[in-house]
Amino acid sequence: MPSRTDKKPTLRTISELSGLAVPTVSRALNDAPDIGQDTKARVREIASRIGYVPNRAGVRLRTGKTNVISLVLGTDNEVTDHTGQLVSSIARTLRDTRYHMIVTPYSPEKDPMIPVRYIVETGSADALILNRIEVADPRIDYLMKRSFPFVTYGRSKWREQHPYFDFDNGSFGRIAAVELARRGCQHITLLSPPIEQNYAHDMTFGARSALEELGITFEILQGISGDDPGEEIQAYVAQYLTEHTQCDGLICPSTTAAIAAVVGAERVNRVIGTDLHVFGKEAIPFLRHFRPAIGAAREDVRQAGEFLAKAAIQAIEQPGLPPRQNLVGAVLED
Amino acid sequence: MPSRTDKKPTLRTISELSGLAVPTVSRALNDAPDIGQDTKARVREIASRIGYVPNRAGVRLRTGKTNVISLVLGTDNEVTDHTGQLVSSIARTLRDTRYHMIVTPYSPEKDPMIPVRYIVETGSADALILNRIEVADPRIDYLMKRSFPFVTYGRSKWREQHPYFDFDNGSFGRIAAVELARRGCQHITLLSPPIEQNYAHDMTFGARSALEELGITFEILQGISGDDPGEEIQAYVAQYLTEHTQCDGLICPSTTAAIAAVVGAERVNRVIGTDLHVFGKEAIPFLRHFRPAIGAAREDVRQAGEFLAKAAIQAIEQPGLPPRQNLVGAVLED
DNA sequence: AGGAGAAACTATAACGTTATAGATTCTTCT
DNA sequence: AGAAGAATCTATAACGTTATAGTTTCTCCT
Repeated sequence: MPSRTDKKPTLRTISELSGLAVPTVSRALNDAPDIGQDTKARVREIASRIGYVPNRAGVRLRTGKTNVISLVLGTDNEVTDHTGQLVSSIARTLRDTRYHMIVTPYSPEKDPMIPVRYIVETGSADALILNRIEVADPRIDYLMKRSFPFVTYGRSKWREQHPYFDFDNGSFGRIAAVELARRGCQHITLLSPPIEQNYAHDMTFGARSALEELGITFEILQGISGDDPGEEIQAYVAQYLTEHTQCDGLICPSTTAAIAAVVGAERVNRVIGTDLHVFGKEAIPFLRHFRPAIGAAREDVRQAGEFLAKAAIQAIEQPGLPPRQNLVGAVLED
Repeated sequence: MPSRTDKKPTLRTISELSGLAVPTVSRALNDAPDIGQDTKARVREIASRIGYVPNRAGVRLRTGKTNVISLVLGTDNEVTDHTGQLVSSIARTLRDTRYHMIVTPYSPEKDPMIPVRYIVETGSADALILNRIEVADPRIDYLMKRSFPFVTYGRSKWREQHPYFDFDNGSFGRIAAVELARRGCQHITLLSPPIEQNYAHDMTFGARSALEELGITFEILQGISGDDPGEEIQAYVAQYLTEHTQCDGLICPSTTAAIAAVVGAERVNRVIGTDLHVFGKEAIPFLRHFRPAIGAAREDVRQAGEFLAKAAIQAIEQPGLPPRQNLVGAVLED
């Protein structure tokens, strides 16, 4: 329990306790060059003794620094598999920093610019973490033009110029294709991520080029994406497989999509691992429990969250440095 | 683009534009009784025309109100199934309010009081949303004693006195027991949630009392809980089933636990739906895709998030009202 | 006419922090 | 000895908001 007054200690408390002026205390705690070493030590001792913590509102009002990093989250139909892991790994990485994480939601079918503009214009965060990146994502363009710090989970066409973390969906596509080919598939189909999003192209390119080399037929499902509701994917895949009996391999961009696809395939009596081979992506090792024959590569979302948080801090505190980037290759499970 | 100065508009901007004093503008926007109707209208018109948004730091510094609600999230080994849904539904509910959501993580194996004390002592939120509630949760005791607004996802022994949302795990236990009995089980075992948490007792009680009525053997797995890592559950269940060949029904408190249990059971050659019946809980309808024979009840996490957010706001803005509470019964799927 | 009281505004100060300019003391150099 | 300069501190003001205590103007009553 605090000794002095029962109020929260402020710079003023330390000022009275030490006999120094308030600005001196402030500068001492911020390690300013014009404060004596012994003074700094004394002030710091008092501060930690009485449990002084800077008032965020005071700092924010005076400096404009919010000490907040905002995770901008699309929340339409179903939240993607890994949202929970992403949120918690970012929050955990920020725990021992001065930064708080706020979650700013938006409906992607409305205007994705709204939350971004809101945060920039009201100055309610020091940096943004963006998800579901499009090739020419207008949010990135907007933020770069204003040099507002941000990091993306996924790359854009301006990938050289901004910090990002990305899972290498090109290598995922390649690995999936090669693995399905190894299992004897001759007609491989891709359930693509939403084509607006950048990683759809990486994945498509990876799979296509690998299969061209191998001389295997490659097709992409039209009018459906891995982010669509499970029921729609089930119905679509069931229909597709009855019309395309030669299709013997299916690449899926997420766990939920792979499950839905398998359910659809089994509805039209395809046997996974025999009639039809399926390859998916997952954040936790699960698909082979679901159906042992499913192949999969792992995307480490916790690593992503940790990197994104650190990159955001760097973007805020060292805007001069080259953007921090990380592209993690896909690895076949087992 | 703003017309006046390129700076962000403040009360001062409106003051200059209208010729009124800054406090008058403030009071007009806050609908104070001593401001004329026409003045209020004029001020509001100017405010919306120039896109005035109150500066959060200014309000927070002056009033102490943060306009922040903090979700306190345990982030140990694996994040539970529904974290993503919970986060996004809370954030979405808060989107059209003045409140921001910040995520405060902690390691449950360390001291769960740390984040709570931090937020209360530094005043960095107006209300808390707590998860993983214990029967005599010290966080609840602490917050009630200080009359700091909060809501819990789960009940405590002080359930009468604080707002909560809870899935009725008693009815879940009962429904699971009855359903497994209907399928012919004679020896039913429960993989319990962590016994520290309140809902473990509800679930246990529900299952136990239903099975006593039916005269069916009931047992609880010792030394393991549904929150333990999947591999441990797998190993434990496999071992248990070899030692307890008579066990023919298994109740699991979550999706991941049910999956792990099934994997463990199949490892020792139990056939789900024949040798062993399994009942689980899930946030999205999935388990019966995994193994069609699994029975399940649904827990609607989006509903929880929405309620928790609204209850938090009420706890802040109308502390006099009786605590907002919601207990949602379990419903058998299909 | 004088005063009470209501209505509608303004002046001042304060929340906690830090940037800026200025003050004081002490060295050091010529 | 006197000046220049370094080292270390203080005074003031400002960020945007709102609570509190005025002030002014007008109406109404006797």
